[in-house]
Amino acid sequence: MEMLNPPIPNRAIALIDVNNFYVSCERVFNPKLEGKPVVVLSNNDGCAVARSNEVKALGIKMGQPWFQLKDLARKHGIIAYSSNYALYADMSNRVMSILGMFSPEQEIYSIDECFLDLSGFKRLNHTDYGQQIRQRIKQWIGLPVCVGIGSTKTLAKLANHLAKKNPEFNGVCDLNSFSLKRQTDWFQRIDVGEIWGIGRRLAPKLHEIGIKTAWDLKTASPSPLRARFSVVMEKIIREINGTACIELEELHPTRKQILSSRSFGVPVADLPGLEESVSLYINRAAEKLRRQQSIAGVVYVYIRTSPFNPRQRYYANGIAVPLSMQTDNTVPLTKAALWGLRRIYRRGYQYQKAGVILSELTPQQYRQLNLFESTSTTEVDKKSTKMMNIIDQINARMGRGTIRLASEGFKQPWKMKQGNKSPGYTTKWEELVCV
DNA sequence: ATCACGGTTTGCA
DNA sequence: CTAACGTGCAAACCGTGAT
Repeated sequence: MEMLNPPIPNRAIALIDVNNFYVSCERVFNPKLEGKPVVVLSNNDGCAVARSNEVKALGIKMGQPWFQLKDLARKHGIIAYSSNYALYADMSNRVMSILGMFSPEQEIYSIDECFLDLSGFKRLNHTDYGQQIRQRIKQWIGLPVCVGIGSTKTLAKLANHLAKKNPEFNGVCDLNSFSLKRQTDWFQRIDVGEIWGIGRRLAPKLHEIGIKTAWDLKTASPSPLRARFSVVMEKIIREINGTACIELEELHPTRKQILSSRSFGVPVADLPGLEESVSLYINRAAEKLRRQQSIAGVVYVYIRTSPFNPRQRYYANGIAVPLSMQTDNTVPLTKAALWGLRRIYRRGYQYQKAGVILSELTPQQYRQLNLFESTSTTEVDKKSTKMMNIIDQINARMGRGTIRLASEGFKQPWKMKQGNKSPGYTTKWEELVCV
């Protein structure tokens, strides 16, 4: 039977992704790390979240706890960094603003990935264009990126995976330019778990029913799989067949809930310590809340001991504290969170983590008026929003925490571990050392 | 039975 | 020296009480 080539797709979506982002950022400022095995650890120096190729080759998995790797690390001279989010965020901003020059439509998907819509550039060779992107990011920022192109976001992701894993693509893979035969050959070699949205739980389940490769999923019929799994699965199948189900989101979608949580560097047993940390997390969450111009109606606060330590009693609890009036002001949000915290706190436990969630979020302009509220109260409220915005601006310019509530404490002994953090090369003068 | 709800679990990146 | 395991989001799920 004759193999027909697919119809020329009318869309071209590119997914640009920085290789081993955090590790690559460290290497920009410390070129001696080039060619050496390097990992960057998660908050609290907990798990490996970014690995150089040398580290991946040693079989170290994403998210593996660092303490389990100490021996291996010593043996192979692995260099481990604490995560330096100020540096990575700044590098990310630089990369994204350059990438934005390559298309009028950009979705910043994560700290190191973005989609560009190239559909308008019909007369351009997209593979060449991808190479230009790579070259410019390398030259202007010093970071290595790969480019994947396809007719949907899921295909662009898959193309990016191919570009990353197979040197013959030289960092750019455009699935739109593939013949059906070539695409089939590649898809049959890709494990179904590599597809965007198929994670470590779904992949084995699909394997069980005989769907092992990207090709198997592409040619599977959507409706029974939707029944067996979910509507998300059906969308994935349609997407890898070239039907767009996931649109490019240029505006950051406003969140329905905002969470801020952190593990402690050392266990915390006393209430004041927990109060300080909860206070800080509320501050972070409230900053995010105001950035997306929302107000919150419920503050959820939770604490827990370590779930990994079998030698001590486990305790975890949380409470939802409704606010009488929705707000974005740190002061009442903190009050509510601390009130909740005192309700769930039990003495005699070694707490390992605390967190807050802001929910019942609505846009600032739809602020719900209380039945018993006078207009003057809303004026007061508007002023408080204004004041919080000014505080945000000062903190943005002078550094986080320049103005904050005293309830956050000053010594913060529970602060997370960061044993080996690199300097804030691009954001903090005082951390730069001239040699 | 069915629905709305809230809290909990699952899953992904 | 020892002990040590991230975060943020949405969707699915599930039990409950009201209708």
